[in-house]
Amino acid sequence: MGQIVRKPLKTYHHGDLREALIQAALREVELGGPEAISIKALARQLGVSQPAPYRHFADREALLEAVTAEAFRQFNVIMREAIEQPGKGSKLSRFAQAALAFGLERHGIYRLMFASRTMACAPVGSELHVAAMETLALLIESFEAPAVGLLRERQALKIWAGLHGIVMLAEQGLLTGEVGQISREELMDEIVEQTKLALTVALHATEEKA
Amino acid sequence: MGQIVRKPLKTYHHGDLREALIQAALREVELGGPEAISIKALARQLGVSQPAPYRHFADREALLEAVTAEAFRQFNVIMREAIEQPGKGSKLSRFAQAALAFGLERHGIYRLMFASRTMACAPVGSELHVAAMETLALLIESFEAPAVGLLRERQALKIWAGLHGIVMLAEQGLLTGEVGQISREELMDEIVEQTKLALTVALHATEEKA
DNA sequence: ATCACCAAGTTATAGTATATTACATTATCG
DNA sequence: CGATAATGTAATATACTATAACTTGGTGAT
Repeated sequence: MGQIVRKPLKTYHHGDLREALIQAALREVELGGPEAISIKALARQLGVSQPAPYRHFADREALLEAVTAEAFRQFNVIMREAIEQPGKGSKLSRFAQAALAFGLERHGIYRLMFASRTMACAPVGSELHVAAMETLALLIESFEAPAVGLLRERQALKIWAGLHGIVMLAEQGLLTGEVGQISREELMDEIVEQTKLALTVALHATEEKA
Repeated sequence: MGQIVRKPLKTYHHGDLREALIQAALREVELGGPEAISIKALARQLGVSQPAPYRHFADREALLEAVTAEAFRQFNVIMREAIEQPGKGSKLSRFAQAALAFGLERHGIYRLMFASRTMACAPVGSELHVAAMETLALLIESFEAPAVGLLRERQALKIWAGLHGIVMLAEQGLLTGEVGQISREELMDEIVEQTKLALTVALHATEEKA
């Protein structure tokens, strides 16, 4: 039976080269990080001429931006699931652990989102920066303690920093202690717990003033 | 009066091209990070032919390794000074603040040391990895509390991660909260303080068992 | 229906970077 | 003083980004 193989959205010659480029680039980034994507190599991989991608992206950087946006979309979905699906530990702990796992397992993508020139160049109001701030908003949201805005945000930033530090240092081979191995997951949870503690202490201090 | 302009260590044609390359590269890295250094550009800058640097370094990566080693030498001196010279706050706090300042002000160099392919590829026993572990040893050393080995190391790694996270996120423009600005220096100190607290709590728990 | 138009793709080419090979130069030592 | 090895150069191969000029094929107005 001639199965109907339909190339989805066959708009033109290739059939949505733009989307194909993004997907292929995502695969490359997953393996080798942001610097692994090469317009030339992607074109070869997809069977088009080298300049073809430039019909869809002004330059390499523009492609990276699109890929980063897609990565954030996927990442934020995963983070939201981690918060909402009940599981081990607090919401905050689940968020932290899920992000840690993502950062270690899919480090190429993680770096694209949180440690790339692309993101560093994204201005404050841009799509990319907003996407990153949504992630931070999820983290803040997952604090269950009844904390006020700025105080809660402060704690969130500490966890945000600790998380990012663990992921990046681990991948650099710099999270190895001298005395003995310490699990990165445990380290992450300790940071979460001690920050929660700091929050309650700070709340008490505020109460006593009142 | 014909002043004696002596090019120091004029060993050959150029006069220590190797050292000149490292110094020039350090300047470039300071401005644009690891990816800013180009063998070709350096050669042009120093007035030698493009292949000349290859007499001293097998490839670009080898040059980067040498530059990174030099950077660590300088950095570790600064960190030791921060610990030993009495000043504001505890040794630990002074270490953290000094490292934070370095990471923000000389971010290109910082990235070379703590967030580059070069370091990621450095095997555990290598000169570079050892240099990085010396930095960590300084951090551990600056804990003044009477803490046992593994427990102290755990806390050190948390501060290490928090510090690295702050530096990297700040430079990515991702340490901006929604509600209001929070000083990175304050955030760092909070992490130091809450970790110290966690350490004393953990020590008490150990005592009670005994 | 057809034709003008435009989106998407191609070939050719310029420019820049890493790196190698073969050759030239110069310091140093026996 | 001459052999030799260290150091530098010229020429070249390869890979990548990017642009210009040209071609192809789908779409919509008449």
